[in-house]
Amino acid sequence: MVKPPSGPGPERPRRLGIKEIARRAGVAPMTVSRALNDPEKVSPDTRARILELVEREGFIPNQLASSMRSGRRIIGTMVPPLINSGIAEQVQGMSDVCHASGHQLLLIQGDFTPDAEENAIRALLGWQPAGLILQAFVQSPAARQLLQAGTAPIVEISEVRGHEPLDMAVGVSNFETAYAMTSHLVDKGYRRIGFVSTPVHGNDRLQQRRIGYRQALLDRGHRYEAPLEVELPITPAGGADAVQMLTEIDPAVDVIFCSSDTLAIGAVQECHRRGWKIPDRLAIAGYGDVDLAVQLFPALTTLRVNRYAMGRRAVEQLLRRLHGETDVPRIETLGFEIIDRESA
Amino acid sequence: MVKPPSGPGPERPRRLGIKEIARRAGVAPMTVSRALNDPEKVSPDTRARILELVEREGFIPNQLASSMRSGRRIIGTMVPPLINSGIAEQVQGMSDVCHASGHQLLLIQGDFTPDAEENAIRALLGWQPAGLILQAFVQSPAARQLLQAGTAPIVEISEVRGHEPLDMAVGVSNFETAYAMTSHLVDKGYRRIGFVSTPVHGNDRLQQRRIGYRQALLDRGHRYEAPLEVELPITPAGGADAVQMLTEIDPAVDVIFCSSDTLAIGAVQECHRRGWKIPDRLAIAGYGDVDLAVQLFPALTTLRVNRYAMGRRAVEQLLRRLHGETDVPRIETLGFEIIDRESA
DNA sequence: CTGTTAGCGCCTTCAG
DNA sequence: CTGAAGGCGCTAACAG
Repeated sequence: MVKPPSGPGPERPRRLGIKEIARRAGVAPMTVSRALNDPEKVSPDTRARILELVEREGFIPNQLASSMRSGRRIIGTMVPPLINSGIAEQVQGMSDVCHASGHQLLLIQGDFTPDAEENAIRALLGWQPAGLILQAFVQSPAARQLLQAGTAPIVEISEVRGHEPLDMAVGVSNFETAYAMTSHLVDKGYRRIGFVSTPVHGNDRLQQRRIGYRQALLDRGHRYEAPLEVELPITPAGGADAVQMLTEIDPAVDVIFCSSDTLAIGAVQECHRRGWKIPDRLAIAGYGDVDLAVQLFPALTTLRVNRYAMGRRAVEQLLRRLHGETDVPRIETLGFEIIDRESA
Repeated sequence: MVKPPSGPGPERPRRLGIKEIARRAGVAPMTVSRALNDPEKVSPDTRARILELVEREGFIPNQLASSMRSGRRIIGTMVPPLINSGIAEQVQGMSDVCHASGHQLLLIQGDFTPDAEENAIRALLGWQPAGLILQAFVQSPAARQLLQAGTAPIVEISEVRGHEPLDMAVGVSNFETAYAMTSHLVDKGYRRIGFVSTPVHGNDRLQQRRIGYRQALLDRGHRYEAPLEVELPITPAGGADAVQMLTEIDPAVDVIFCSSDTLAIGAVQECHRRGWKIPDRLAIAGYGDVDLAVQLFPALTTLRVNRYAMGRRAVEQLLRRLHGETDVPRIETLGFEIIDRESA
């Protein structure tokens, strides 16, 4: 963080304000404000005169000033890197609801260390957001404190199981999803089910997925000598490596459950490269149902959670709270769906 | 767009402000402000006292008020849907530079009709942005006018060829990139080179790619009876359809140049599905070098433009202008690279 | 229906 | 080095 930008700058030709519009329309500034925000409270012809002027001059109210005096209208969000994940869809969902409700989305993204995270939250809070949506894991206690001291409602998009939200939460139970997929694979007759995820350390979603996977195996009476689990970066290359590593651990592994489609796609490519038939020689299951999943050869068996809906829902929760609804559920669990295709 | 949010709301426990900090520190508000923004101008011990208090109370300056009085520190951006494209990387690049320079990114995204576009620009402008970055095509004349009337510098991330930017532009020449790839394919000995793109109407980048493709063929003396061109949605399914359609137009087509990796990946899958060897039976080339390209089987021959860098550069241009540099180039053309892998 | 007053929280400017 | 005054542009609250 460098020090804030330049000073007041040279006297740029200031865009004209409400006062000037008022003067030209021969009314008080307040009347212009009303014509814009509360048109019924102004007589039709004054209103017409004002709006015509506004239109002609291209007047755009200063939201900074407006938010200061009346309601806040920024919704701040902190997200992990947009690249390579369903995050983009979530942001899209958030964005859509925000705009439909007259809010603006202020976005902070990055790969957060606890320190950077605290800064990000500080930055967000400085803009007096009406609400906050956090999609990154809040780790630092300082950040937590900052958030709790604040007045803005907060929605975390997160694992909903075993996580006490700061305020509200929207998400799926990653435990359940992974449990369901693993059971599904067992039911399809697979005997040696491998599991890949990114490093789960400090990421409760992935942790829950792994626990769900393990629990499902346990419940179905599967027990392996060596755990068929690896941790790899969430890239196609990671998926390819998973094939390598898991077949080394146990050559008899017959399906790999990848905790992300990205991994799964990489794994599928690796099989092609080896000339392995999918799902006969090795089956692959993913998580996420990205666009490509259905088009992949062979089409990817995966698990769909509606990320776009999650983004929407998050903002909607915020809005309900802002509108003063009192019965807004603290935790909103969204559904999921196993998409059984060809790869497993 | 619904009418703006709720009123002032109930009297929430207002986060304490600079005045309160000042009172507790036994100084004037101004001194607190200085301690925060211009520490050298305050005596070491007053400063220490103030900062300690700020820290302890979790005071966060109100950026709204601050931006109003002094410099603007929002950078507004309008982007097409983040889903399914390199846009996310661009946003990441923008975001990174913004935060490093103490700015905030205000994001508006959507699938823009001219009307929605105008609204989006209005919305952005209302926040008094220090600068604007536009990645969507500005179509409506009203929007153009709004932008030109404003005082904020503007960077368009766009096609750089044959496009007169509103203010500044950063981008690649899509003509050159497509020309280069097409030539490359000719040089590799392909004789019947098909081309897929999304509907080019109103999208000058795609238009330029197609023109580049055509020009390269012309320059190399390739002439086809029926044009080997199709327009399809930029999805994997579109890529699959392209294989279908182009081989119908001309069964002898030996390579398909896809104007996006997404299309290319879909095309590759379709070949697998048909049991066609790539590149022997049909070769595929992409555009973009997404993550998966290198991992795909067979690895995708494609063209790399550094979208992250584009995002960074866009903000950097803005900042240079804001810092008063006068020799900022109007158009910044970034390079590209043909990545020759296995698929073509 | 319209206008006046006052002030959101901060910072520029000018005076100690 | 520190403080007081005043205002950025807008709108709540209260007159008229």
